[in-house]
Amino acid sequence: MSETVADRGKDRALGAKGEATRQRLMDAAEEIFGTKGFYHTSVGDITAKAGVAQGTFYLYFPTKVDIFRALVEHLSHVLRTETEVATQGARDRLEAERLGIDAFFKFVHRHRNLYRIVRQAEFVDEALYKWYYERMARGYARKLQDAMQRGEIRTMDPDLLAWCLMGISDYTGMRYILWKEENQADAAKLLDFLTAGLAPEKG
Amino acid sequence: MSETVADRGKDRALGAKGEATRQRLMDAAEEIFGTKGFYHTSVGDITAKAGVAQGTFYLYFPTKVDIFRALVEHLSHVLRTETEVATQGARDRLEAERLGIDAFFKFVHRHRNLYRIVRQAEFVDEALYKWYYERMARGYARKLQDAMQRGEIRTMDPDLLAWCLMGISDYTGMRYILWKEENQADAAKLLDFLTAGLAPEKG
Amino acid sequence: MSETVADRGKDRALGAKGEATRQRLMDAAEEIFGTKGFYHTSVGDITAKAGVAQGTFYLYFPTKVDIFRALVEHLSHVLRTETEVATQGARDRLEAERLGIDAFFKFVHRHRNLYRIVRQAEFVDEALYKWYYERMARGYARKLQDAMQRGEIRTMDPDLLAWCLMGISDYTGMRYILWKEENQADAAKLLDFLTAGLAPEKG
Amino acid sequence: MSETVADRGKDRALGAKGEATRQRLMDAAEEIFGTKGFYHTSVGDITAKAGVAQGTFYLYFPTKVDIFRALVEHLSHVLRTETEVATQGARDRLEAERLGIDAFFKFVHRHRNLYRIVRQAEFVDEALYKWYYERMARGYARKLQDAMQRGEIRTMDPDLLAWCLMGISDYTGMRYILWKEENQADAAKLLDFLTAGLAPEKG
DNA sequence: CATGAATGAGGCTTCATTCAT
DNA sequence: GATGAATGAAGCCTCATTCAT
Repeated sequence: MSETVADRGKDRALGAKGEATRQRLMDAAEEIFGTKGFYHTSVGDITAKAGVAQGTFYLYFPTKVDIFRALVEHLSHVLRTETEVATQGARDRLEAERLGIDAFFKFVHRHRNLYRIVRQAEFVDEALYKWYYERMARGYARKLQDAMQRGEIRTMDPDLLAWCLMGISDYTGMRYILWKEENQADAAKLLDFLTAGLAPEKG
Repeated sequence: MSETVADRGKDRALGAKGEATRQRLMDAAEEIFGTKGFYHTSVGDITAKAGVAQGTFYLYFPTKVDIFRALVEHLSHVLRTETEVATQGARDRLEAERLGIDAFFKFVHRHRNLYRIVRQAEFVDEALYKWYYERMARGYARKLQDAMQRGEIRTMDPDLLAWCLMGISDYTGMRYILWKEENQADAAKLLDFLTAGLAPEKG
Repeated sequence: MSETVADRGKDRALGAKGEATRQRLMDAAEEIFGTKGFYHTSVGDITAKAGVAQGTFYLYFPTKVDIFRALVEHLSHVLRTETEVATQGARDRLEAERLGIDAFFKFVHRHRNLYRIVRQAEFVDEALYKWYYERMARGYARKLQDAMQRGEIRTMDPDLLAWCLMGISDYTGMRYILWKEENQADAAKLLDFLTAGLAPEKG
Repeated sequence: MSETVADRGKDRALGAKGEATRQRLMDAAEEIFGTKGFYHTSVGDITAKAGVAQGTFYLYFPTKVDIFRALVEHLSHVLRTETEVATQGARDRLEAERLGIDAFFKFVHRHRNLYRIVRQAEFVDEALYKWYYERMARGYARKLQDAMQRGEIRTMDPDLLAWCLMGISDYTGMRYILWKEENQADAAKLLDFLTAGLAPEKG
């Protein structure tokens, strides 16, 4: 009785070889989910691209949805980390926003597949989808609130502001990076708007 | 050995009875696609809810994707019309924005299912998805540009601005209407941000 | 109670209009069965080509197989009649054969669809298929037997001979008329073989 | 949104078990196609008779048509091989004909299902159908031509002759073996006709 | 004599998952 | 750790046929 059904595909400790295989599956899934979409991707597609047998998949993930979740969690982690790093040295919030947006655009450009994955989560695992956005919004709002207290930006509802900024990044990222294949949207122009709003210049 | 299909569910002229059946199918699909998502909805689900036999579906739509398309096109039409009407009497662009956002929130509140449908299009019919957003952005940008020329709002890239505003509406609509079930997000607060931007109040 | 189910699609007497509709259905079926094959043809295809509503079909034929049968019977009649006429003036059997083969080729050329229809009968209605060939063979054999008695051709098993000649016509018709689109296979060369057989010329 | 198919039932290398399953499917298909015909046979019929689940079918053949093709190709191979072997020792073409016809009749008797399969190809896969007959005719004609050059049979169009002889075999095979269930049509009588033709004995 | 909307059974195919080796 | 053959449920779609008008 080498192994019971119960612990299959769970987070057992993996040896080096196992870890490598798991990574190959993740990479394959990232590419195919990002390209064709979750529902047009079969487990067989993933294993084929990863170069392993179908059965192998279930040694690492209990179901197809689980690898998707792992990917979203990974994305969440990577994106927050990269943003963190990019905005580290910012003098104030406005500069942090510019750096953050820049970093986001670069991320989308480099990881277009990963980026496209969350967008599908709404109809794959809605709880995960909300988790992703709310976690991101929470961290974002906190930073904005701090900046407000430091007087770096106008005082307003930090939560609402976080969602607005996320919406802006997402839509412009989609439009200018994903679709236009411009590797760099003009973050400066964006910042103008963010800074000054719609109101016409006085005088 | 070409197809066999005599005249499948395309735009035949429909009698009153046919039109009613088609509408029942559309209504059913709207609800179920919006609730469970396109890929978790079977044609059988739709016809069951519509109260017709499965085969009847194909009298009105050639494939499952086609009813989805029809729904998106319908949504596009309704939403643009409602916004148009809502902003008709606006004195200037800023007021139009407030009225438009308000109308959008109301729309999402009343038609949450319809609203959730476009969001799936990215992985059902990407061309349609782009069509939807680009058409909307184009119209929006045109209005913004006019307003810039009239001096009602700051001069900037109207296209970029349109996408920003769409992102804001979409994300706040999702967050405050769809998820929070608040039937009215605070459009006024949103407008503050839009009007004045992030920059701290002078003085 | 205008009409019971029982007599639907039966050989009721038809008025002129009805007769015309029935003929249109037959013509349409002949073309489509001949082109795409019985199993790739839907009743809807037939009615569409005939320009009538689907339901109308069942006013004239009880099932889809029935119109196929009607077509085969029609073909049987026409072909035997044409052969009859063509061979009328033949001086002897050899001449009759030549004229008959000629007529057959012309028939195939003119009615390629009709010709292709019997060939499908084997797997649509096997009894009909056998009926068709056996009826044809019987008539043919009788004529051959008479000719043997008159000393016009060698004496042998007339039945076997009939099947051989039918096989020859069918295969050469298929090869030279149906596929090569030659409107006239060389019946003369065929006759040489039929007359003298394989045996090398003496001397 | 391209296909999802990872590696469907194509010519993978098969282990012994796989090979056995594939063969069981072929055998089952041969019998049922031969009996009920391609269009009255469902994939479920085949798998049921083979004793495997429906899904298993698609591990070995991409579509229902493909197993049909495989069968025809198999038939083509077997029949040509058997004929080859049977006519090996023939002294001249006339003897080869007799031996060949004999072998053909035996083949039909033993493999009636296989034999009935090609006949359906005309309306399942017409290209395959032509391929089958033209390949056979080509090989046949070459042999006949050689025999003519050696003076063993009369000189005439070898292609035309090949088709005549194929027609004769097919029709008599159908009539005497398939329908009459005679396990041996009288190949000798047939040969008489082939040898001497229709012309009455001189003198 | 004709229409066309409706039916529902049935077929092909896909695919997540299991399991013996 | 890995394989790949097998499963069977489920989904999309077609089509012969019926029936109310």
